[in-house]
Amino acid sequence: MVQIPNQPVPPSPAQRPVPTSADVARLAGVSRATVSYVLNNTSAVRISEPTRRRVHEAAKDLGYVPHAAARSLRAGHSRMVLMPAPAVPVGPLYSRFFSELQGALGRLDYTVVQYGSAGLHGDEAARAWAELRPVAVLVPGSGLGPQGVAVLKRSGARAVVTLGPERVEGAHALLMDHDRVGHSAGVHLAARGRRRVGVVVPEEPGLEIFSRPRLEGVRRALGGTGATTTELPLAYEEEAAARLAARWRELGLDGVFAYNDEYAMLLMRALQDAGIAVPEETAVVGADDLMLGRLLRPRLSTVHIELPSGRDLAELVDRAVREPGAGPETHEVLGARVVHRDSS
Amino acid sequence: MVQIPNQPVPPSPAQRPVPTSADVARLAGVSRATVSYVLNNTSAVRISEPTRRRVHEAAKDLGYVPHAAARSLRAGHSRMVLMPAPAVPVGPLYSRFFSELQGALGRLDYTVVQYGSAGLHGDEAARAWAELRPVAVLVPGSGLGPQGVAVLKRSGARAVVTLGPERVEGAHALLMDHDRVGHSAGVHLAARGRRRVGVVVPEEPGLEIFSRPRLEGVRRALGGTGATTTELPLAYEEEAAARLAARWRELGLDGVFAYNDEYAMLLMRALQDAGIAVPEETAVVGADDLMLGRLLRPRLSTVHIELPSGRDLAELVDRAVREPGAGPETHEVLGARVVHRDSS
DNA sequence: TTGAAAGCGTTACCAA
DNA sequence: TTGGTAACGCTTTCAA
Repeated sequence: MVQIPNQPVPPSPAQRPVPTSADVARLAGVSRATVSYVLNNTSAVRISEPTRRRVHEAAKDLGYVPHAAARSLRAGHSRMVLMPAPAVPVGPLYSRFFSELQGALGRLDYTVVQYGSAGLHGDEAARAWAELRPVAVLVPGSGLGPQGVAVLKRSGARAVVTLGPERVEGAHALLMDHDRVGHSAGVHLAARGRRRVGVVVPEEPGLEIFSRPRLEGVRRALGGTGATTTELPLAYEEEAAARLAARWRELGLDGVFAYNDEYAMLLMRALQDAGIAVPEETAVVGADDLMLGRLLRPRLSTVHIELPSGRDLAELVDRAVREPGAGPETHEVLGARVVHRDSS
Repeated sequence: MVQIPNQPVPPSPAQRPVPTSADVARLAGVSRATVSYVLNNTSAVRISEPTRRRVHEAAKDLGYVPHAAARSLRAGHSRMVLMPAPAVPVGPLYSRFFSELQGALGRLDYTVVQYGSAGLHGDEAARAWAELRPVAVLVPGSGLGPQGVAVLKRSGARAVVTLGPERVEGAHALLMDHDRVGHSAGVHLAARGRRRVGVVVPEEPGLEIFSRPRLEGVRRALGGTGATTTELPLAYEEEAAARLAARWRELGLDGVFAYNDEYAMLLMRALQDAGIAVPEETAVVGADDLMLGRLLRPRLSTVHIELPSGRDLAELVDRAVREPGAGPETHEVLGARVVHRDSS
């Protein structure tokens, strides 16, 4: 970092203590209760207009901001919905889903907070989340066990929702079974007459949650057909792809499900550079239906993935919070369908 | 969403109240103070081993989890570092930077929280953040004014750091001037002999913070050279790119800075489909140095962007928190250099 | 080694 | 219409 000469230190704000509602009350010449009434527009109590004005003015003068912790301590509950911040960079698909969710929850007057649980794992992380006493917890991926769910519920969470491959006892589940993604691709490749199918499995850590089920899905699709499935570990690097392409003929594959569109692009480029014709010699199928697939030549066939709408999930959360008695819901939310273009 | 039949409602957990340290004390047959000592490993006080065991056991039996709000209320401070959650989907570059930052802050024992300020703007958002009494606030982009900084500081934030195009009075600044990105591209294109340069400006909302300075950077680079700069609004859609490519010859451009690698890919594909030779007829330069640029043919020239290391920023935050008296630091942190490949 | 009590900032109940 | 007071869960000082 390049240091730029600093401004002169401004006349120190005297490290003056943070103003509280008591300070506002004192300045306005009223009680703390009155301050609370005025600032929260409590309808059960009528406060005279001059008093209101004095309170508001005092609050503004002092730069008073209420203390959320104190408030929720007193109230006994908060409207915080907590999600762990994703550790691995996450694609545009998930980003969009998440910001939709965040908007929808915001409209329902919840506050969404992503908690950076760097290094914490599983039920250990659950404890850290529980300390914040969120009203609901949304957990993508696997890693949260029934223990963790229990901890969260016992500490007041009225809804725990997992977004992942399997149900967890006690939690609502949005099942996102990536097996389906691989399965669609497998069915498609088989229908296109491919008999020896490779499946790219990224070597980057953190992607196993997706890549394993996708691989299994292909296997399942090809199970009865007599076609073979070959696992292809691949790092997201040009050289790795080139090495894989170099031994392609020896592998004898006539089709490949490349995990997603980005790996597909990487592999397809390497194959073409190695003189393998796509789709004639080898069909390539990606997943995620990103824009880039449409820009490749040949245009990339891909598995379009349908995530649940953020609004639906927000409503599930809201429902669960209002009626914590109801049993946990389970929804299958991952839609997968092949978009057939020119690479297969 | 497809509803799956729910399990039978489990014997309701009786909506039993959340266990407090008082409950633990009662069960262990000690006072609340002792519980606190044991669970926090307070070194100033020696507690007998049998007592410790009883307390730990009671805590585990009850599933006791301390209440973060109560704790920080009592302590008068927290170790929460707050960032607004990005509203627009953010690329892999920023994702990596952020998760590095999060890890580094975690190692310094801070808790990183991304706050979903859906809909809130500027100083209004600052108030919402201030309610959480974070010890530090990191704000990417513009939008936070001196007012907002003041609100945050008065409510106890010991460090406010902006990551954006300009300094804000009272806050530490990590200046990320995207003008530099455009400038590098402009200098490069001029050096390659291009005289009529187009600059793609995405139509997607939320990207102006980056696209405007990048455009200005190109203008600045080309200012003295007699070369022209043409603004090219472009939506991230194939049709929009095709329309732009269709009138390319009429625009008479011999070079284009395409905002970033993804827009560059979009535009380059459209140009090639329209029979415009890249780089012979028109040079194309992207930005971000993503993998995909290396996979295109011709390989995409791009502006490699260097973000500060998450560790450096974490240390800045830590320093600022420990010594809030020191004046705000300003650092230029955005490095930009052209990676020349085959498209220019 | 342990316990009693005060206090952090809020809000809600009950009196005045 | 307003104010006093208690309570939320926790930590820490002081006393025993």
